[in-house]
Formats: sequence, structure tokens, C-alpha cells
Amino acid sequence: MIIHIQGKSKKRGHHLMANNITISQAAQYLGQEVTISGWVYNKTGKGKLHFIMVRDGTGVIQVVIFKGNVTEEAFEKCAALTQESSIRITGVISEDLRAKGGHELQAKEVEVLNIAPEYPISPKEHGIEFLMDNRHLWLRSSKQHAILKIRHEIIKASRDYFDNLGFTLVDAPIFTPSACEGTSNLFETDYFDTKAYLTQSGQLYMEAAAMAFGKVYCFGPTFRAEKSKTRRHLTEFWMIEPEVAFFDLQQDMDLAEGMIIYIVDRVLEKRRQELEILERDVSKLEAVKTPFPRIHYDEAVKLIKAENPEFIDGDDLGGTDETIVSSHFDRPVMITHYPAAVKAFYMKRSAQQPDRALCVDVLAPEGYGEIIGGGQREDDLEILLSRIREHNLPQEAFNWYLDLRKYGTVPHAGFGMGIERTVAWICGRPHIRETIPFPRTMYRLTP
RNA sequence: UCCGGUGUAGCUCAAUGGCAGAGCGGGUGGCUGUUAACCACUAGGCUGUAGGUUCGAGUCCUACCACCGGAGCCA
Repeated sequence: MIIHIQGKSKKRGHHLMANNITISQAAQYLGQEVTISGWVYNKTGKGKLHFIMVRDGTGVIQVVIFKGNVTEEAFEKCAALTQESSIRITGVISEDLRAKGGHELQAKEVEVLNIAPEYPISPKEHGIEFLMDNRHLWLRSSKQHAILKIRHEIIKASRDYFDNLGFTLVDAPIFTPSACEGTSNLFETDYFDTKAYLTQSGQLYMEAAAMAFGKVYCFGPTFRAEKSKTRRHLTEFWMIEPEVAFFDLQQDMDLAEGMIIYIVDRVLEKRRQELEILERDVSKLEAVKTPFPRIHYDEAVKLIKAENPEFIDGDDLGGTDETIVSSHFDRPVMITHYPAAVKAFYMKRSAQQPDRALCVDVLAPEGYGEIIGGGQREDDLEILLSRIREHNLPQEAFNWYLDLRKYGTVPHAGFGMGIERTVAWICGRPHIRETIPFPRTMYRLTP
């Protein structure tokens, strides 16, 4: 057999007719001749022998090239390969316990697509600013790769969860004429001869959709122009927001709990390998089982005051307060009945405690904080009107929303789950900026 | 916006107010089983910017810029 290494597309069409496979499939092709396309992840050698770690997005495999087996020219070409050079290799998959993963590719033919110049991200440590400046390249690193694979699994699992329950996906607009909740700062854009704002929530639109379809959800980006500088904040982040007609707070909480269980189970089932790469303590995730503790705001305050005496009853929970509460439980905890004063205008009030909202926040374990906020919506037209006035919101902007209470109003509830915070928790990452492909923060708009 | 911190080689970091340094990465050479290989040699600098103190400033002072961590706000 003629063994040679092919140069830059010199003999296209004369390749050995081998199967094109992904590295993840390599184990199924032991002893067979295959072609793999990918990038040089790392290279080492021993004089007349090259070891090239090649990754293709599905895995990493060691490619072995012996000088005695190939031409001088071919060997030189492989010697010139640099980190992140792109190549296509044909060879035989063989078993070898010295290789990571237990098998390797004995190269017969290598096509060099591109020799990369000095790659900025070396296998050693780097600072966060440098890595974020190189985010477009950092995505190739194993941990970042694993995080985004898990992010995909979480998104897919949430959508499957709702789809399986008969929900309809109804996407909300990104451009909105006004604030949804009237609280946080919005990004303003020129919209022809008027102003438009980037959405901070699809919820109001989901309420309209729920009255048309019964069970709906939306999934999309949301924007907050807050000058927040913490590990929990981005200016652009993704939310999944279900809304269900005829649901009350209890049913809403059941829905949220079921979703979290479903997501965690799915990630444990399908993304073990990625959790391992991230060195995630999976026992923490395996502990996430039904039922989740459901505690009243007043109970939460007791827990908080025991450790933070300065907390003022009636205030919203701060980051450290959330950590105090969640540290008492090994699974997500649901806090209900916050003071209505700290919540949005559309929250329905409790009949037993008129100063409390029929709302729920879900705090992730291990100090990851709020991942879900939701509750039952005010369904009475007159009460909603007075709330809009109390909050000094422009009634005109909410006329369409008020129509939902005019024409066949029903009890309904829903929630929003922040994808990045959920990914951060499940992946055990300290900072949410690693959980989105290209993060946007107060100080970062590139790449 | 407030509080604290850091800016030195491509990267990660050293350097009592007294010659600008190491490891990694890059380059050259060596090695037939490497796993972040190893060995030898080598190139690489307006010490964030602008002022100031000093015989002398990477080091001390002032302002600014950039980023990091935290707070507030929130998902």
C-alpha cells in the first residue's frame, strides 16, 4: 500500500475512500480506515514521532505519525502544525491504552487546510479580561465548550418539558413601546420617528397568548440597562416564560418545580461527560428531587434575621439574604407571598394577606440565587387599573393589556426562568458571563 | 453610582526608591510513545496615560483611563 501525506488540496479527489466520521464516533470504527476533520488542540513529539491532539467539536483524539511510515515532506508538514491549525486526516483507528480515551488514529494521509499563526490562548492560565477579549476563540476550550453544550441541553429540556405538556410556543416582540414592569431601566432605540425599548420581559404578551391558546411559553433574549456589576448580571440575557390560563399560584409552583426536576434529570442523563470536564459535584444535582421546600416570606425573614440582623422586614431579599435562605436546603427553595410593595404592579394580592403578592421566587441551591420569578396575575380590571395609577404608569400604553381583563378575564399565572443563572448553577460556574456564548455587560460589547 | 483592588514581554506573574526578570507561549536544534512531554540555545519591553517629588521612579504623590471583586437593582 502506498502511504503518503497529501499537501494543500493538491490531489483533491484522490483521497483514499474512507468514511468521514466525527471523533465521538471513533470507538465504533476500531481497525477501520476513516477520515477526521478538525483542529490541532495540542501537539507533542519525540523526534521521529508526532502526537497531534485533534478536536472537532465532538471530542478529542490523538493522531500518531511515525517518521518511518511517511515521506520526509509529509513528516515536515506535520512538524509545522501549530495549535488550532485545521487539518483533515485519514488513517486507521487503533486501540492503545497509552492514548487518552483508549484509542488513537494512525495517520496515513494528512491534508493541511490552514497553518494557524501563534494562537493567543495557550494551555496555561489566563486572566478573565484576556479570555473575554478572546471569547470568540475561548469557545474552543474544553470547559467553555462543555458549558455551552449543557446550556443547549437545558434549553432543549425546558422546551421539551413544555411541549410535552401541550404548551404552544408564542414568541414575544423584542421592540416594545414601554416598560413591562415599570421598574428597571430599559435600552432606548430610535424607531423611525418615535422611541422603542428593548424588552425586559415577554410576560404581558404571554398573558395575551394564554387567553388565546391556554398554555403558552416564550423563549428569547431580554435586556436590562441597569448598571449592575455582579457575577449574577448581564445586560442581555435569555428567559423562558410560561403562562397558563386558569392556573393559580400553587399550580404555577408545581409547574416550575416539575420543570427544574426535568431539566436537572436531563442534564444528568445526557451531559455527564461535560459535568465531569467542569468538575461539577454531581451529588449536589442528584439531590434535586421533589418536593421543593415552599416557605412563606415571613419564614424566610426569620431565617435571614438569624444571620443578618440588619435585614428590614418588608424589604426585598438581597444577594446575601438569598444565600442565607438557600443554605438551609439541599434543593431549590420556593419563597412565596413577598410584600406587594416590592413586586410588580400586575401581581395578584393574597385574599388572606392583602399586603402580600401571590408570587414565588425560586432560589437555586449553593448560593446561586434567584433563577425563577413568577406568580398569579391580577385578573380584575378595576383593581389592575388602580395598580397602574398607583405605580404612575401611563394607562394608555396598557390599554391592550387591560382588554385581557375586559374580554373574558380568568385567573392565570406564569413565571420566567433566567437561562444563564440556571446554567451557572447546574454547571457550578462562579460567574454567569461564562454561561452565554457572547456576554454583554456594562463594560463589554465585544466581541 | 458607591466601596475596595489591579495595570510590567503574546500570556501568567516577580523585581528594599538604585543594571527590566522568570515560567509558559513563539523561533532554532535534539530525541520512536508523548499526555500542560523533556533537554539545549534564542528572539521578545515607551512598566496603562499625563503630570509631579527625587541625584535617581516599575516602586512615592496627584489626576485620568481600563479592567477585576463587592454593594445597590434584578432574572
